[in-house]
This record gives sequence, structure tokens and C-alpha cells, in this order.
Amino acid sequence: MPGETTRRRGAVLEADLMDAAWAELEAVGYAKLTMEGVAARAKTGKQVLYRRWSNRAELIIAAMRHRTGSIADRVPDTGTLRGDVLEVLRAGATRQRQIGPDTLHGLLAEARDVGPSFFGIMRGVLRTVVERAAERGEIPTADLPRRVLTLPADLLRHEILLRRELVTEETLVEIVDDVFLPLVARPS
Amino acid sequence: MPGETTRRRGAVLEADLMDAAWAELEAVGYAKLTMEGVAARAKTGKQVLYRRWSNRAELIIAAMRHRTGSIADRVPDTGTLRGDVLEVLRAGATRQRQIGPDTLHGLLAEARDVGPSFFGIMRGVLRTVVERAAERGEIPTADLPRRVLTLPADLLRHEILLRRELVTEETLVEIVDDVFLPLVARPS
DNA sequence: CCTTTAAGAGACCTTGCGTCTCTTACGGCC
DNA sequence: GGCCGTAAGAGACGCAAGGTCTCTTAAAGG
Repeated sequence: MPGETTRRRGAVLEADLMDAAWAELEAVGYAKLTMEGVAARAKTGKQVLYRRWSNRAELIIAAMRHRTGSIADRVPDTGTLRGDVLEVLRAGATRQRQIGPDTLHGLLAEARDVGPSFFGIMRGVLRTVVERAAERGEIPTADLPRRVLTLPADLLRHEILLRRELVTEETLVEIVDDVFLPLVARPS
Repeated sequence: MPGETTRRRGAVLEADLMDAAWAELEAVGYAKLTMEGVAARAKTGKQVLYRRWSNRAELIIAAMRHRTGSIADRVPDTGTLRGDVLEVLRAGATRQRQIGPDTLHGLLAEARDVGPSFFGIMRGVLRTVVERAAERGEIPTADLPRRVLTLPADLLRHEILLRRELVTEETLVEIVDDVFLPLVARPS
């Protein structure tokens, strides 16, 4: 009687595939993750995967989006520039914690363009945060050099990509207090 | 007559292996580089490679060292802090050009500790350069927060790892003029 | 000259990729 | 409610490469 003749389709199947991919990622890590492994875990064939994503990287990127949703660019508004920037960095660090450095390195090596899609987001948020600080009179101007504006995000990324350990709150505070705030506090 | 009964040994063989590895890297790129490919190019067996390095990453790292020598930490001395720091960054960018971003990403993904060995070097050089600037009276103090000291190097690394294109001179100048110099020019 | 070492060569087994084929459940449409 | 196109589920297949093992024999050292 257990015909088990249930065959998943469409969105249901897709969700199962991504859950399987994520579970497999957590189980074996990105380096050892294989399409066969994911297929087996999802109790289906490789073809079903390849029909949708043409390689590991695409699959995992999709799984990550499915997991964490699109990177919510919720702009923080704590009342101070310092608080806002820290909040932005914390959000980034949290994402890292979910993903893990090994997966990040793997994706960076295999996918041509993880950078922009994954990291480009913070820029707009920072711009807003800085503009609001300028309006409050907290800093002299919101018209910062491009490189200064993205500095906190850039340093966080650097930290994520090069240190093997997870980024600590202390590091975030250093980035903000030792580097970013002194720079924007007084313009050239 | 073509006995070709020449069998390489020791340093001679080792040098040939590394040359072969490097040539193969340039020919097919890191992603497609295989131990078999390198062995074939060196006209030897895989065992000879595995006897020395246990995987691609180790092999290529060795080949890079053999190629470019250990990272010469020649400390520049142009007379100005700006010139010195720029020179340090140029040296780093040059290395990147020799290696290429794909190889870098590959190594970072496969080797556990490329970061320290490859990138840790700049720190000492920067420290020296900054100290000399302070002695010249060019900046108020050489006693910078750790994060500020390594800032130029960190940003360069970030650029190398996340932009697909090669780092331009313009970028280096921005790092120095928009970020580093304003920070050290006047301490907190 | 004799012994030890490891180079050179290639066989071997295994894993995973990516493709292909086949059957048949599912869902849409008339 | 019945027909039909699509694609799920299952597995075979050929291939590339990893990594190990074996064998012969050149080279280096005493």
C-alpha cells in the first residue's frame, strides 16, 4: 500500500530542493558539496537540479536567497551616525555567520559575479544613513569621496574574506570609531 | 641512440616541476589546472608531484614562491609618506598582476591559510614607513590604531579580491589621498 | 661495486560531472 | 472525466581526475 506515488512539482519541489541544498551545505560544507549529494538528499535525480541551475554555485546562491530572503536593505535609524553604521555592519556580519567563510570563498572562486550581487547592497544604505547624519548637522557634509562612503562596508568585507574567524563586535566598533567616524567628522 | 636515459633529480627536477606548474597555470588557468596536466607537462608521473605537495594549492603556492621569490619586503624610501605608501601599494598590485584574481580566489578557497602568508607582510613595511614619516615631522604621531596602520593594505586586498578587473593606479591614489592620509594627518 | 633511493611510467579504483534514456505521475485543457 | 504534454524520479553511461600502488631501472652515495 505504500505506493508513495507522490511526485512533487513546481514551487513545492523547488522549495524542497533548496532546503536539501542548504541542509547538505551545512552537513558537508561547500568544498565537499556535490550535485549528487543534494539530489540524493532531496530524493530526486540530478537532472531535476541541472534543469534549474547549471552548477553548484548557482544552486547554492539560490538556496541562500531562499533561506535569508533577498538582502533586506532595511535602513537603520538609531538617531546617531555611529549607531546607524554599526547597525549596518552588524547586519552584514550576521549574514556572514549564516553563510560561513568557506562557502563564501568557494562561491567567489566559482561564480563570476558574487561580489556585486552580494556586497553591492550596503552602499545605498550607507548613503542614506550619511545623508541623514548631515541633515541632523552631525557631520559637516554628506558629500564624501566614493571610497570613504563605502569604507565601512569594504573593511567588513575584507575582514570576512581574510580572517578565518567570525567577525566580532569589537572589530565592527574599531572600523567605525577608529576609521570611519574620524574621516567623516571633518572633511578635507 | 635516443636512449634519453636522463633522469632528473633533486633541485633540478624540482625546478622543472615548478616551471611546469607555472606554465600550466598560465596555459589553462587555476580552475582547470590538474595534477595530471602538470605531470604531463613536466614529463613525469603524478607520484613525483604528490611526493612533494599533497594538492593543487600547495603546488601552486610553491610555484609562485619559486617564481617571484619570497615577497621582498623592500621598504621604499621616497622622502614622503605619500610616496612611500603608494610605492608599497604598487608593489602589491604588481604581485596581483602576476598572479591573477582567479588563481587568488582558487587558492583562498582551497588553502586554509593563504591570507597570513601572502598578505601579512605589508604590515611591517607600513609600520616602518609611518615611523619614518613621524620622525620627519610629516605626521603628528606614528602611534596609530592597528586598523589605521593596515588600512591601505586592507583596502588594496579588498580591491584585489572583489573587483574582477586589475587594480589601477587611480585606485591606489584614492586609497592614499582620500582615506589614509586624511586619517594620519591629524590624530584623534 | 654494491646498495639505497626515488624517477618515470602506467595500471587501477573511485568519485563526481554532465548527459541521456525510460517510464509514468501530475496538471491543464477540452 | 478523459486525453496529452511536461517533467519528475530513477538509473545507466562515458569521461575526467583524484589519489594509490606497482614495477623497472637510473642515479647518487659510500
